[in-house]
Amino acid sequence: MARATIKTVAQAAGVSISSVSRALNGQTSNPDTVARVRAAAAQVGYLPSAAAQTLKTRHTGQIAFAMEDIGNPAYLAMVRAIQPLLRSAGYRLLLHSTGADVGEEIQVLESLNQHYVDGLVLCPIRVTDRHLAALAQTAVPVVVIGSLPETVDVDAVRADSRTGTRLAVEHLAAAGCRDIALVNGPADTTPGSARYAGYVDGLRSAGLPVRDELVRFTNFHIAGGLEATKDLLAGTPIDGLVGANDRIAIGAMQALREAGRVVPRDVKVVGIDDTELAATAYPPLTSVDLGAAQRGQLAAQLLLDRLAGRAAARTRVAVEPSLNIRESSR
Amino acid sequence: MARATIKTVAQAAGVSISSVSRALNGQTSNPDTVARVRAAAAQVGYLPSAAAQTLKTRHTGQIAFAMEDIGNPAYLAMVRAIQPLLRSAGYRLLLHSTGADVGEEIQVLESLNQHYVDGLVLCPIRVTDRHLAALAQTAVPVVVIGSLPETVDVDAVRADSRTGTRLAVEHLAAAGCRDIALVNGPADTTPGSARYAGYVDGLRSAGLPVRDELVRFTNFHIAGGLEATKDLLAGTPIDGLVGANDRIAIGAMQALREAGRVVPRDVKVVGIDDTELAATAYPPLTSVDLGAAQRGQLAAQLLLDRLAGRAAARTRVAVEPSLNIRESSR
DNA sequence: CGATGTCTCGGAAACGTTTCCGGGCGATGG
DNA sequence: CCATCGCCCGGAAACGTTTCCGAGACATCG
Repeated sequence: MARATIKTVAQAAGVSISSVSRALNGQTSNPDTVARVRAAAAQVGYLPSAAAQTLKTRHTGQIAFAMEDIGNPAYLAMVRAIQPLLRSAGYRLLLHSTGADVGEEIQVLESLNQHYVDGLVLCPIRVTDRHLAALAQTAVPVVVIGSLPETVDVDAVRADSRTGTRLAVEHLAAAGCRDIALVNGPADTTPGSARYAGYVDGLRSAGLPVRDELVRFTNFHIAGGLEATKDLLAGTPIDGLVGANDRIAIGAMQALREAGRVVPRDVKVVGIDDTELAATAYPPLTSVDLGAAQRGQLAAQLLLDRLAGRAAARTRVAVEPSLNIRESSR
Repeated sequence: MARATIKTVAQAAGVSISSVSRALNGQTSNPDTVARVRAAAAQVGYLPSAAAQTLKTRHTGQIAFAMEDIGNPAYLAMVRAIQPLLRSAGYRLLLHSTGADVGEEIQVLESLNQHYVDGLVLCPIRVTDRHLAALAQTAVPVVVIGSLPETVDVDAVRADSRTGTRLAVEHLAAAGCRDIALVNGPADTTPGSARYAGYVDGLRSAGLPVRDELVRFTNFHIAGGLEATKDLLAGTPIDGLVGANDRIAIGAMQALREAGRVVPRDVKVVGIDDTELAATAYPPLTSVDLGAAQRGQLAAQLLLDRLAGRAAARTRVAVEPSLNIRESSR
């Protein structure tokens, strides 16, 4: 049998299609008619066509979340925070994993003009001029999780990962570490450069020198942390290590174990993001909480406000970091 | 400025809207016209409206993937396998995290009749009569990852987790374990019951007795594994343990550590799913690979085939398990 | 040179909704 | 009893595409 449309319902209920639409959408109409229409709709198994509704109302009920990599537990925390908010507001969530590819991110931004979603939460790991250009002319509201130039007219919520990294270094210094290494992500990413700056801040405030031989740049994965740390250990001795990421820190702990160094006795380790990985690692990993869940929640709320027309001027929010101390640095 | 529609382009190019549609969709038309239309479209920044196209072509370009929990790395592997396949076929991926709630899963199935996606990959953890009823009358193709009664006319690809669990038990028995525990998921889930059956199979084939005091049922999370294992250790002594899940196994290893038992010297541990967690755990966890990535890939391919009209009759595929031996059982 | 065919294009219908607008009808007030 | 008002309802337009159909223009063939 063919699909039930509003016409089917109208015939079954013996009313016009306008009445069906009104009855089902809660417009003023005779309670009696409403009941008849409801019954008819249920009987023929009517469900409104998403496409037709969207075309008419210019409202899709979908919101997209674009991130670098679904496998990164930091994004997982965000998704977990965003999902229930959107759902209770009646939106479906669309996930894009862009693989940190600028082209793909731009493509997502441009395709917004096709109106297949009502809004977007974007987590760029680098922000290029092409991003800014694309952001300037999107058809639907966008909220960025990350840093953005002040001049850009887009809502954003960011973590303070510079301060967060400084906290990590200060914590290690306070625990007596003198040779504190940083295994960082790529230098040309926003988080990478912020974390390097925070590392330098931390050494300064602890009165320690900045030594290039203690710093490595790699990617944000476990394997990257493992390799970079091996390389690091082949050079100078260290007694403390900050991973720019929980994943990097876990890779680093593997490398230390393989090199026969005991964490935290020989080397104390701190990660960043405080993901699920940190608590379940061995030894449990001290980590800087950059408020991923909170950022996700704020971003979703900002977007919902804007979609509801409640939002004011451009909003910029920063979330404060906090340190979560576990075995790896005791 | 208002949004550019096909009319805008038609005016700018000095042709009719039908010609614009033909030119852009590669229908036969004068190469000269095509060029003019392309130029005009680029100039006014035209992008077709997803809703209007969907309404007309009854084709959304979206495919949904519904799972229990995005945080479970087993699903992550599936998503990672599915995403590139769909993308290169021109589909966007929509993720649903249902929280193993039957109601939500049914809702997803029913909302398929709103045609907001072209197809669905569903990973149910339990299969109820309501599932079967809803599956029977979906408007779009569905592929299930999991077990389904033979009578249901739906494509499915499943893991053989019964055999997988048997392999785990046999491996432990071969390594000299006599008191092999099972920390299982909920008994009323498909994976839970299959794994219990496989556990019994394994004990039988190793000539060991089945002892109820060695079995616990909990949820599929780390915390569940931790608690259930604590409870287990308070009872009988064990020298081997199978976690129905890598997450459970990792929780179990934590409990063992807290109880002062060394893995693998005192107790050998095996997990199931062979997720990213297994390789990065300490000690690295022996785990049964149930072919999550392969299942995802097969399911996506099956769905794409069906959407392209290439598919034959109902297809049922099973993926073979294999054991990945690491430190935790050496 | 007329008939036939090919190629390209424009008009119009259709997809399934929502919403504006006008009309019918009963109730109310003078 | 007539005019007015408010409540419901039906008709029709509109959202932005795709696609069918028919009409010209031009070349080709008998």
